[in-house]
Amino acid sequence: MSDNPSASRSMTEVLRQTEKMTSKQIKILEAAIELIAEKGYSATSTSEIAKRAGVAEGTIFRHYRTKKDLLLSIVNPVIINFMAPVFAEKFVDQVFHESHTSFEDFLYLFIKNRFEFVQSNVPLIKIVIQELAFHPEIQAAFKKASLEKVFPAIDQTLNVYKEKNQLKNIPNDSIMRMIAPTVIGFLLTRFIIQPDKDWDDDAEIRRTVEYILHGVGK
Amino acid sequence: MSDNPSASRSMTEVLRQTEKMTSKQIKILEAAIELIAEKGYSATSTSEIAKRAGVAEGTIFRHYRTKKDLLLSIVNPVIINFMAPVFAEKFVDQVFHESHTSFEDFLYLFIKNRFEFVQSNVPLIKIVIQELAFHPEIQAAFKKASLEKVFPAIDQTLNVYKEKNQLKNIPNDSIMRMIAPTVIGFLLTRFIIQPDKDWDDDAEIRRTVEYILHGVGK
Amino acid sequence: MSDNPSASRSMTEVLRQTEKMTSKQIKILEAAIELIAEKGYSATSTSEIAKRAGVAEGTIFRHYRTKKDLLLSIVNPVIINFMAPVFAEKFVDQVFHESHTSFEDFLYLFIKNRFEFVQSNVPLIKIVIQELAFHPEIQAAFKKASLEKVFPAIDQTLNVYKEKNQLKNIPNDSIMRMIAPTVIGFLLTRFIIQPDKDWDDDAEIRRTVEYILHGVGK
Amino acid sequence: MSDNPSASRSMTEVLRQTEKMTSKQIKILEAAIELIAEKGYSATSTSEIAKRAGVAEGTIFRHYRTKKDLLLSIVNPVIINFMAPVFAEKFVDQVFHESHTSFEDFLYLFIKNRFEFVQSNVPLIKIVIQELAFHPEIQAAFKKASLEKVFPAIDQTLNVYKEKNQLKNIPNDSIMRMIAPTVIGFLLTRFIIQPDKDWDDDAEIRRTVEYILHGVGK
DNA sequence: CATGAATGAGAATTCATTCAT
DNA sequence: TATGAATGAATTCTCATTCAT
Repeated sequence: MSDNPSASRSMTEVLRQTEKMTSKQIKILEAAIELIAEKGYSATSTSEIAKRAGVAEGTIFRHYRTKKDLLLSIVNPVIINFMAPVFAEKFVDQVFHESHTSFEDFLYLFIKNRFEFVQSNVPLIKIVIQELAFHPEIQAAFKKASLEKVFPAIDQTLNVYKEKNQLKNIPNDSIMRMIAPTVIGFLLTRFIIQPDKDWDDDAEIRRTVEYILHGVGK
Repeated sequence: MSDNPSASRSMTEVLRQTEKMTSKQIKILEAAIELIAEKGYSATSTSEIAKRAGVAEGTIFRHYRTKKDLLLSIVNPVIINFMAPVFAEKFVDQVFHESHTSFEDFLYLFIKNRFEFVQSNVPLIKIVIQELAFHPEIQAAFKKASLEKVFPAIDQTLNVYKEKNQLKNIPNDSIMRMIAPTVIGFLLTRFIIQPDKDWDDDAEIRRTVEYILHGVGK
Repeated sequence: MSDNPSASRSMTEVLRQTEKMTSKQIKILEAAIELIAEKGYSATSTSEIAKRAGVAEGTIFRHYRTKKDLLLSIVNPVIINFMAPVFAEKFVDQVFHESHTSFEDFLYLFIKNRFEFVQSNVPLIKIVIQELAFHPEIQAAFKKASLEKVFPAIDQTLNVYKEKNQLKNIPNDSIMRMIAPTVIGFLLTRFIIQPDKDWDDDAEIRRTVEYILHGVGK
Repeated sequence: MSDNPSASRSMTEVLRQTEKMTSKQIKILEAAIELIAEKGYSATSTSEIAKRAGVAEGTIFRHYRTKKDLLLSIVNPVIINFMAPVFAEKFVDQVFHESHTSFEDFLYLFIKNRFEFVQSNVPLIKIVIQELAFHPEIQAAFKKASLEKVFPAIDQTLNVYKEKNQLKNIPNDSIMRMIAPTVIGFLLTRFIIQPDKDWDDDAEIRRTVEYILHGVGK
């Protein structure tokens, strides 16, 4: 849909942090992602990962000190990429400098952008959601990214549109608490709960924007 | 808040299906719920449950053939109670026979009712959410309850208010796809993500209703 | 040789601390002692111990939380029994109340007593000696037993014989530093270094006493 | 204390057998000695050794076919140097040709000489002592050195002093069995058991000689 | 000569489950 | 009904060793 690089980054791209990654290491990551997304971290054994990756079990532990290290090396980049770069660079430029953009346009672009990110990273997103509940490290990373990157950027954005008189005068955090579940709920339904349904994605995004702006009441 | 019995049922009440339950069995259930809610099913060992329940390991398997049986005996009643009885009895009567009730009132009552159920069953809800992803049995139970109980009832309800001209003319399943994340998102934020925040619950519910009806746009 | 109960206590008796010990637990201890004495703690695997004991590997960990726990449960009683009860009860009575006993007699009785203890506990002694170097816990137990039980008792004893003018006027700790290696060296040579030699034990003890008292010089 | 070259040889000197040793190889040896002395051979891993030596794991196996080879390449020279050269060259000359030397003088020189060797090689000595119990190869090397080098030399020496009427008429092997633990016990106490104590080394050696000659009795 | 990724056997430990009491 | 000792399969992780570079 969009060619925004931060959104369409492939899964391996999202995870590759160091330049040096042997082919085995990549296979380990891929196998781990598949299995953990499917069965959960606790229910996935390192021997299973090794088997699917086609490596010896010991090889996993040469690259990741512990099984948890492996999980975090998957989860942390996803959090950073899901939350941080949304508003980076061009995207923010668009919103702030193209003054003619309406909140409706902004919402549409925003959701579309995150839509594409989720679309290319379904298993990673699944893992983050599922393990968030159990690992304080992940919660902390999530919190940090939220507080430092997402909230300030959104806050600023909402203020812009409040000044333009395009938003009700509700506290920003209340607005976010309303919009967030709507957007996240849409993405979850689209990609995780009912991925096989025959969706008209663009229409669905527009409908979501409309709902956020005007609700379902007459 | 309300005295609707289906909402304020206590956790043990939700789970007690047969009349006969020894005190040990109750302790096992309580320990299992605490631990599984906290660490997840896979990461919780039967020996841990036994220790916290103050019973011998063998005792667990006297009451539940397998560890998974124990999980299902926790999860199934929750699903049935969360989804089914919402619209049962008096509640439905109210909606359908007290013709003066507006959709706004209905939404308010509905959310308040589910609010109270979640409030008295946080750990159970946590478990269902977390394990839903991994156990086909749970997914099936959830789907069944949704299709047989929830969707038809809501469908009927929405039609009533469409006829009363209180709702936009959007397909019912689209409406549900919008409302559901909003309500669920609100309850999750309230009880699981930020349970310790100082909430003004009634105001929050009203704000949610307002959002569902009219969005955040001006 | 002597019927002093503290000396002739059997190995299992030395280790049995709680009343309840299943036959499997005893077999585990026996197997562990044999193997650790032979190959050392680090080089002995729990699977080996289980195999020799004829139990499942898991059974070991039902009785001892960790492999190290197993080691300590072997080593600690040996230290306590080797060091503490030497001078207990009757033995001390003999030395202090039978005023006619010479230092020579005392030494003879003392060495004979420890001789018998070592004789009935060769593998246990081996283990303690070998592992002492690597485990701070064992070193601490050893130090504690030495400082609290052995040194004071010996100190008192030496003073008695100094008063009787049977000992040179050398500081007690110097005397101990001389005698200890002689006695320990004798026992080690006899039971561990050259156990298969055809020893005349009584003669050897007497020769040791003679050496301690008068050396090899003319 | 003395400048006898066999005694004061440095650790690396003791080990260097071939002329060619790369700096990496020396670092490997040093690391291995430190770690094995501290934790024992079994409990020390080659990866640990590699890390401390600052080399790759593979490098160890380029120089030593197996981990055991590495151990033996440490232990064997120590045995040879501890036992053999004592009586070599000048030292033996002194004893045998300087006829005026008393047994007391001989003992003093002997202990002082071994004292210095141990002093410069504490970790090596530790390793030999600890591993002697578990490795037949080491036991064999030890036995061989004892039987071929030490015993004959000492035997000869004792005979000399027996002829000089400076020794009691006890069988030589009994004499050795008495003296050995005394000397070894002294060195162990001095360097391994209580290395941090504030020792008056010369006084201690003289006291040991006196004890060997005349015991502690009056 | 040196590296370090890769291995697979084996280490300690945990686990769900069984069963005699 | 309840116990808890026993199991053996599985789990995470370590290790000595190999080998292509």
